[in-house]
Order: sequence, then structure tokens, then C-alpha cells
Amino acid sequence: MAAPTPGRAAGTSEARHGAGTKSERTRERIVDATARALNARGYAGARLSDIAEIAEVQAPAIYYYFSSRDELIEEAVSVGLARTMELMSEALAQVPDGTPPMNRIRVAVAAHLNTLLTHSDHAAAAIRTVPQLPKEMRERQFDAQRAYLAIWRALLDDARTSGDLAQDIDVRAALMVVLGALNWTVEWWDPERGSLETVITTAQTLIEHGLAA
Amino acid sequence: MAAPTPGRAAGTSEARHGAGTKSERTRERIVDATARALNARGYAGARLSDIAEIAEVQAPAIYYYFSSRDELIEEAVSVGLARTMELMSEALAQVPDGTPPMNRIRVAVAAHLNTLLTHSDHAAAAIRTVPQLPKEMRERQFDAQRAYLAIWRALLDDARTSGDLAQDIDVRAALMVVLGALNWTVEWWDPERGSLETVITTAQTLIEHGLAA
Amino acid sequence: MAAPTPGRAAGTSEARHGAGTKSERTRERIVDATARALNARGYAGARLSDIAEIAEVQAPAIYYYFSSRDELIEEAVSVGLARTMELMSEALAQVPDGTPPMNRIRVAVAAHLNTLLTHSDHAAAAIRTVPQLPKEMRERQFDAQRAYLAIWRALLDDARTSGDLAQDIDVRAALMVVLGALNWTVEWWDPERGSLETVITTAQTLIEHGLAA
Amino acid sequence: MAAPTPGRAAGTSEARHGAGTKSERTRERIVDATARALNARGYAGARLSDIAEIAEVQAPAIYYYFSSRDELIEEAVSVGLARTMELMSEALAQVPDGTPPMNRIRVAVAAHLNTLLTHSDHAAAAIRTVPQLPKEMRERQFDAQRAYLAIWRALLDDARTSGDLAQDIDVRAALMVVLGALNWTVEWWDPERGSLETVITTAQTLIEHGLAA
DNA sequence: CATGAATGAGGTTTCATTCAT
DNA sequence: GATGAATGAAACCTCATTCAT
Repeated sequence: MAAPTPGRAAGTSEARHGAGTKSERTRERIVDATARALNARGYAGARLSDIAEIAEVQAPAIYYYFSSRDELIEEAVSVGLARTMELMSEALAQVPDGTPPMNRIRVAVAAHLNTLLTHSDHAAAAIRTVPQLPKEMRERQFDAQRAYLAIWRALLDDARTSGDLAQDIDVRAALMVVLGALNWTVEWWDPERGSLETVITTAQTLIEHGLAA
Repeated sequence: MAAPTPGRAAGTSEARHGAGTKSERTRERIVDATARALNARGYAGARLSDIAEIAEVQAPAIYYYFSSRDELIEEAVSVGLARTMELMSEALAQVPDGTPPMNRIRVAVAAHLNTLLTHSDHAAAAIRTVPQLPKEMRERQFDAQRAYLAIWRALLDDARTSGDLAQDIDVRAALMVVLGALNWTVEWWDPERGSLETVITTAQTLIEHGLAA
Repeated sequence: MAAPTPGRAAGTSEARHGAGTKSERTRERIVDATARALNARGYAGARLSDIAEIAEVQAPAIYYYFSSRDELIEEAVSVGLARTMELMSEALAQVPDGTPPMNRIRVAVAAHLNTLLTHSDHAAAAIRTVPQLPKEMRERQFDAQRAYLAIWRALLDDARTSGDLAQDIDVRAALMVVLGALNWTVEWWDPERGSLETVITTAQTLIEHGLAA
Repeated sequence: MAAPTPGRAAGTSEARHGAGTKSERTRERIVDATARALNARGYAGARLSDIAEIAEVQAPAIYYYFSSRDELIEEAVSVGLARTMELMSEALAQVPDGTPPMNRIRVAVAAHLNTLLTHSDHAAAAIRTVPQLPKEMRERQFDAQRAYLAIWRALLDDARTSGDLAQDIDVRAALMVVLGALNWTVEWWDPERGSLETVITTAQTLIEHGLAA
């Protein structure tokens, strides 16, 4: 169900090896192509003909797998949100018990940026496209978004409980400010002008110090 | 063929009060409407018919003032960047000489958020739309963007010079992370769910602590 | 609102002289063209490109007047039913009071056939197309159909009351059989192989004798 | 390239009992489904996917039996005409020699209506669809139609010869008017609102009296 | 004998744009 | 200074048809 972006380092879960029947692979190519088109042109600008070209099929072939443009786009966004969630969960699962909250937040920052900037066109597409979606579609993705926010919220709440978070900070606002800093990287980071490590380290430092008591 | 574009006073404050001839006011309504449409649907999704409806004119009327959709959009974006710059300059101009760099940064944060979230659809449109623009158009706005970035860059450089900035921070990356945090507020801030003050204060705190030595 | 079929003998009511603004005339041409296309190919087969060609406009021009293919088709059918009704009313209005029921039925037969076979593409289109329409559209034309049937029904009821109608006849069934005989003429009558007068006379004779006591 | 069309027993009565190999039965289901689709949506509106669904096969399976949509439709229409002819012949064959012409016409009326309204989707499809067919296809069915018309024509000619037919009637026109009355029943008869007997009796009475001297 | 997968042709519809008024 | 009317280009989508399996 989850699809690799060809020519990119694949993630770790077995579902992402491009295996499966030819039909499954074609479907995956189409969803992948959609994510790329959404990144390049946004919701209104992503044309089926572009998507078809990227996926190396004829445009009507898309209708063999999806019954409308919107259904396809929704699938791509939905996969993106799921991917983001999944990679975040994996990253946090590997953190040893007893790790201080601030360190877990650093892990989360790195995971989010890695997902967004290198692991998944889908994740970037989802995050950047959601605000442009028609209301009904956006609402249908609401739960997935909320679940992801809840993970972050728990991280900040832990920090507050343990006294590591500055007392005067509004947790909700702080969370959104932090996520904004991370999400916006998609708009400016250029792998040729600065390393991903620099971005991650800078974000981690700023966020940790910014939040700390 | 080129339309008269009377009194292109865009960006000067008097132009913002609906003054001038009827023609000037219509032109302004169209540019304002464009900013709103860009915010609502992005570059590809902003239709001339939408814009016309918001501006309360018929679509062909737009061609009296602009020779193409792209020219209009570019004007709206350009006005937005100018507005952002202008409001930032005004804010910083009011800061007394000798104010410590970090405090000036706090002022800049407040000015940016005020502009974005309450003073100007154009600013928000410009900032959110620029990444979606066709390459040539984006490049033509490059100088304006760079000038704005330069203001911020100077603020951070001052902080570094005065030793107020953490030593291990990459200034360029830090600046983009900070601006991302601010720009993304447009996507989530809802005046009915939290005060603007909270957003500004939270952002100021996070950023100041995040950057501080 | 009512449109003439160019090149055909126009009806009598002033609304049908092709007058009006240029816009009204274009709209009429489109509705007329639709009636012709419906006659030629039926509901599913009538293509907008055909209609546009007959009306001598480009296909998208149709959308200036109608918001969808179905809306246009419904208008054409609706005009056809109205035309049928109108011509029938005019014909019956000219029959002197005191005319025996059977003679009025003869007038109605002639009126129906005249409308169908020479006065109006719309009438023929309406009658032949209605059974093919999507359910919702068909139901919306139900009232108009019923009103027309009611006129006929009244004619037959009068005949029954005056004892001119054979006693053993089921009025509803007889009415439908009669109308079927008339409506089907569209499928076979060829002006080059037999005169309209022959058709009308034959139908009148058959129907009068068929119904008579 | 041409598909084997095994056992084209269409029109013979045993073929109508679902006998034969599985292949023959599938072919029959497809032709039956086509007749139904033609009745429901007409020539242009009958989609292969509809037909396939009714026949409970996948659309490409149709190409095993027919080499194109038109060939299939032509077959369905052709079967319909043959069926009509066949049932009429059977009915008339059972009429004792020496039966007066008018009584034979009553038998024909009953046979035609029975065929159309209860015995065969194909007959209804053929009769209603023929006028919509592309010219070449229609012409290919011309002989079958003419043969059927000839039967009716002979019935009327007999009546004229024997003096039972009104002298002033044009036989050709009268025949078409009569058949129209019968054919149109498909458009309005609803088994739930009136019995078939009523329809048949009414038609017989009207037609007999209508034609009689 | 039948299907899953895909395609080419062509349909309806949208939209920026033009032009006479 | 603005609009009603219309168009060309191109979008989404449907459908008959093909082909490997």
C-alpha cells in the first residue's frame, strides 16, 4: 500500500520495496507521481496529464485505479500523513526508556525533518497541500493530522511535567510555532546550498533552547 | 494594448486608504481581491472570475488595468512584499538607538506577525504564494525578497557581533528556521481560538531563547 | 423565449418572429439546434459539438447561456412541450362553440400532427426524447405532459358524455392508443412520399370511426 | 480476428430456452442484455459496460462473441425483428382458413402487442431502436422490416378486396397509423396500472372500427 | 473462455482572454 | 471605464477497444 519514490533512499519498512504485482506497482507509481506534482504545483495546479507523464502511463489509466482526480489527490495526501506518522513512531520507538523529554523532542525534530526533506515526497505533499484542499477533503484528513499533533503534544506535555519547559510558554502556540519552523524548511532548503545536518542541528538547537526553562 | 495604470501608488500609505479617483479605487479593489484569492486557493487556483467577484467587477474589467492574469498576480505579490518591508522598516525605525540586538529582534518578530496576520492580505499572499510562482515571476521578485531577508540578516549579524547569539548557530539556517516559524502561523492561527498576543509572545520567547548564547 | 426553427414556416404568435436582441437570437439558435440534434440522435447521442455546429457557434458559447448539457436539453424539451400545448390551445380556441365533440377531436388530431410534423422541431424532439431522459429530468417535465394529456382527456370525456364515444371503450387506454398513432408518424412520415393532408385525413378518419359509438 | 459465433440459432425457438453449450448461453445473455439496454437508453446510450453488467460478464468478454459494439447491436435488433416476424406468423398460422379479414387483423393486433409488451425485449428494442440506427445499419435491416410490413399490408389489402375496409382510406398511411398506435404502447403501458387485456381489447376495437367500411 | 490492465479517441466543461459596444 | 458575448486552449473524464495472460 505504501509506495517508494523511485530514485530515493527507501525507508525501512518492508512495505516500501516496490514489490507486489505489476498492477500494485503501477498504482504506486501514480500515487508517487501525484505527490511530486502536488509539491511542484499545489492542489489546483497538479494536472492529471503531468501526473500521468511522471508515472509513465496515459492519463486515462489513472481512472483504472481512482475514480476521480480528487480521490487520487486525497489518497496521496493520506499516504503522506500516514508516512509521516509511521516514521515518527519508528524514530521515537528506538529511543531508550528514561531518555529525558528534551532529548526525545530532539529526536522528533530530526525525524520530522528527515521525513519531510528526504524520505518522502508524500509527506511534503501532504503538509504543504492540506491547507489548499477543498474543505470536505481537508476535514476527512483531520483525524490523521490530529493524531500526529497528539504525538507532539505529548512530547511537550512531558517536558512541562518534568519541569524542563519554560513555565510561561503556551504549549499549543509553542507547538505550532515549532512545527511551522520545521514545515517551512520545505520551502527553502536546497540540498546544494547546505547540508541536511546543518538544518537539523540548527532546528534542534533553536527549539531546545527556545523551549527550555 | 498596454492599459493605462493610473497612479500606481501601491505601497505608499495613502494608497491604502481608498483615496484617489474612482479608477484608482477600482484598481486597488482588484489587487486586494487578488491577494485574497491567492490566500484562499494559491497561485494555480486563483481564478480571474473569483477575483472579479471579490472585487465586484466583471472579469474583463481586470484587463483594463492589467494585461494578463500573471501581471495582476505579480502586482499583488509585489505589493505584498513592499508592504511587509515597509511595515518592518517603520517598526524598526521607532526603536530607540542603543536598543540591544535581541530586543530589536523581538520587535521584528512582532512586526512580521502583525503584518502577516492582521495588517495585510497582501503580505500573507506574497509570502505563501511566492514558492508556487512560475520560475520567471519568482525570480523577478527575488530582489524584494532578498532586501527583506537582508534586514533580518543584519539583525542576526548584530546579535552575533555583540555576542548575544549562541556561537554554534549557523546564521543563515537559523534565520530561515525563525522565518518559517513566523510564516507558518498563517496556516494555523485562528483569531477565535487564541489571541494574537499569545502568538506573538510565544514566538518572541521561543526565538529569543532559541537564539541566545 | 420561444424560438423559431429557421427556414420553417413560423407559427402565429408574435413571440416567434426571431426578433429580440442578438443575444436572444443566439440563444434561440442554440435551443433550435438542440431540438434538431435530439431528433436526429436522441438524448444520449446529441453532442454539444453537433449542436454548436448547427447553431453556428463554438461549443463553449453554449455555456454562456446554459450551465450544462442537461440544462440545455431540458430547455429544448420544455420549449417543445410548451409549443405543443400552445398550438393545440390556439387550434381549439378557434373552434366555434357548440361544435360536436367528435369534430373537436378531429381538430385536435390535425393540430397535433401539424405541430409535430411541420411547425416545430421542438415538439417532435420533446415527444420522442422524453422517454429517454434521465429520470429526474423526465419527472420535472411531468406536469407539462400531464397538462397536455388533460386537454385530450377532456375531449374524450366530452365525447363520452354526449354519447358519441363507444360505450365499451376504456378512455385512458384509448387516449394513449390514439396519441401513439399520432406520435409515431414522426418516425415514418416522409414529405416526399405522401402529403401531410393524407396523413391527417387518414388519422382523423381512423380515429373518429375507431372511437365512435 | 473474427470470433467464432457458435450456433447462431437466434430466432429459432429452442435457442430461447437457454439450451446449448455454456458458450451459447453466454452469447444469448449478452444479446438479451443488449436488447434491455437498448430499451432503456436507446442506440447511442447503450454502453458496453451496461450491457456487460446486465449480462453478468466483463465488458471485454463481449468481444469474444462480437467484433464490435455495432455488430452486437445489429444482432440484437435483427433477432428482435426475426422474433416479431416469427410470433406473428405463428399466430396467423393458427387462424382457421376462411376467417374474415377483419378478424385476422384483430389476431395480428393481439400478436403484435403480445410480442412487444411481454414476449420479447428484443422486439421492443428492434422496433424502438431502428429509427435511431446509423443509416447503413438501418438499411441492412430494411428487408426484415419490409417483410413484416408486407404481412400487415396483405391483411389490409385482403380487407379492402373483400370490401370490409372503408373505401376512402389510404392503405399505406392507415397501416402506419395503426402500427404507430401499437408500437407506442411500449412508451406508456405500465403492467401495474392497467391489464394487457385492456390494451389489446382497446386497440382491437379502435382499429377494427377505425378501418371498417 | 474470460479477465485485468491499459489506451486512443473523443466527449463535456472550465477558463483566460478578446472585442465590439 | 466597463460589460456582454464569444472563443481557443486545455482541463477532466468516459468509453469502445486491445492484448497478454
